[in-house]
Amino acid sequence: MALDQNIRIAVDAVVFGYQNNQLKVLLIEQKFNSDKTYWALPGGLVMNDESLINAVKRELKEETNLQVNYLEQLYTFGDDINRDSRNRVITVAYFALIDSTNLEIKADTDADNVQWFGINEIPKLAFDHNAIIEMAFHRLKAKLSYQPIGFELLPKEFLFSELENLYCTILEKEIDRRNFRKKMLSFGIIEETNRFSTQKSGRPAKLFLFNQEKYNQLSREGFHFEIKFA
Amino acid sequence: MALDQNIRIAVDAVVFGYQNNQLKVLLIEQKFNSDKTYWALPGGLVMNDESLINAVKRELKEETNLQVNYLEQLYTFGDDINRDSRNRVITVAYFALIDSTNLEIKADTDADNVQWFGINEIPKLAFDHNAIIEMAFHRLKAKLSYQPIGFELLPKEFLFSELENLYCTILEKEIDRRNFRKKMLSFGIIEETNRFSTQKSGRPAKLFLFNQEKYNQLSREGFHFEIKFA
DNA sequence: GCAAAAGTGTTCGTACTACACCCATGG
DNA sequence: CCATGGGTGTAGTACGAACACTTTTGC
Repeated sequence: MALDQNIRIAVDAVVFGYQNNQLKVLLIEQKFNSDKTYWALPGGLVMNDESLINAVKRELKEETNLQVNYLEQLYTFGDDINRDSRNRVITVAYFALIDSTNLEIKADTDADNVQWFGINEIPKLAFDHNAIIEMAFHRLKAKLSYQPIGFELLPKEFLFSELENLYCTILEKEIDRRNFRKKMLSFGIIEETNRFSTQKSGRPAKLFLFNQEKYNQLSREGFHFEIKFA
Repeated sequence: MALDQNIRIAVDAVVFGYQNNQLKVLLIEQKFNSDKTYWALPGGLVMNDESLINAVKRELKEETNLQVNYLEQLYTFGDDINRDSRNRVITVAYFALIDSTNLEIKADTDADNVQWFGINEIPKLAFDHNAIIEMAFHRLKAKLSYQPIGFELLPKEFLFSELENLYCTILEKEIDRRNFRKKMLSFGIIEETNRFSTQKSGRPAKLFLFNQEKYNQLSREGFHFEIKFA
C-alpha cells in the first residue's frame, strides 16, 4: 500500500534574535526558478539518513553559519497541499533563539543573502513562511511567561534593564521595574556577578547571569517558573 | 538536489477516552510481517493529495469508525532514523479526545482488533508508540489546567462529580470539591440544566453542560481559563 | 432512620499590584 | 551640579487554601 507515496519532507527554522531593543527574525534570500527571488526561512529538505533535528542544525550551519542557544520543534505544516507549488512538501518547523549581540552573519554557500528583520517588518515570504513566523511568535510570547527562555536571547551576562526591556518589547506590555525584579530574583535562578557594565551615562549596573543548572535542579523538585503581568 | 529523498510520512493518533473513572487509550492490533502481532496506535501513511489532518481522520474512520471531539497536532517523530525497521518513516502524531460513554467500537476493515487500554496498562507497543503516548499524556495533563478540554472526554451533559473525578484521576491529585466547583462555575462557561441524573443512591445531582460559544467569546475578550490545585 | 452522594460559606494567609524617592556615575 | 539610568520598600487588595455540616434520595 502507498508505495507510491510522493511527498517530500523539509525542515525550516524561525530564528529569533534581540538587537537594539527589537525582536528580530533571521531570513535568507533565495533564488526561485532562477528569475524571481524571495525572502524565506532558513531550511531545506531532510536527508535520508539524518534526524530532523540534525537537518535543521545542518541547514542553519550551511545557510547562516551560526549556532543557536535554544531549539525546539514548533509545528508540522502539511495541511495545505499546495503550499509549495512545485511539489508536495511537508515541512517541520523549528523554533530557535540566539544571542545575536556581537554576531556577524556570514552569507554562506547555500543562500545568497542573510539578514535580520524586525518582527514587524517582515516582507511577504515564500510559501507559507509568514504563517510559520506568526505561530513561532505566538509560541515565544507564551513561553516567555512560563519558561525561562528569555535569557537565550541575551548575552551570558546581562543587565536587569535588558531583561526587563526584552519582556516589555516581546510581550508588548508595560512592566513595573520593581515588581519584575523582585519576582525574577525570588526564583533563585539568576545570579549576581561582581561585574558592572560600562554605560554611556547613569549609574553603572550590575551584571547578572542565568544559572541553568540551578533551574534544572529546581524543576526536578517541582518548581514551576511563571511570570505574569498586570 | 535531494530528488532521491526516500522517506515516508505517516500520521498516528493518541485517542483518549474516559470510562469507569479511568483514562483510556485506544489501540489497534496489527499484523506485522504476517507472523507477529503488535498493539499500536491507529494511523498510517499519508496519501499524496491528502492533508495531514484528513489523513488522521481517515485512518481513525477506517480503523475504528469513531469520530473525535477534539483533535490537535502533538509532535512529529523523526529523530530516530530506525524507528520503523523496514523503511525510514516520519510520523506526525496527533492528540485526540473522545466521549467514550455509550460508544461501541467496531473493528473495521484495516485493523484486526480495536481495544481501550487503561493509561497504566499499556503493553509494549510497535515502533516508538509508547513514547508517543507518554508525550500525549503529558500534554493532556498540562492542557487540562489551562484549557477547557476535560469536557471533551465527558458526555454533553455531565455531573460535577464526574468532572471533578476526571480532574482528580488524570492529574493524580486530590481536589477540594468546594473550591473546584466555585472556581469552575466562576468562569461562566458551564451551564446548569433543569435535568437531574438518576443515581443508584444518594441525592440526585444536577446535570451541567459546557458552553463552547460562551468560552470562545470570552477568549476573544482576553479571558484565560486556568484551574490550579493545592 | 440510615447510608450515600450532593450541595454550600467563611476565615486565613499569601502573593500580586500600585506606587515614588534616593543613588552612583559621567560630563 | 545636572542629567541619566540603577536600585530599593511598603501598604492595600484579591485570590487561593483549608475546612465541616446540612440536604435529598433509595432502601
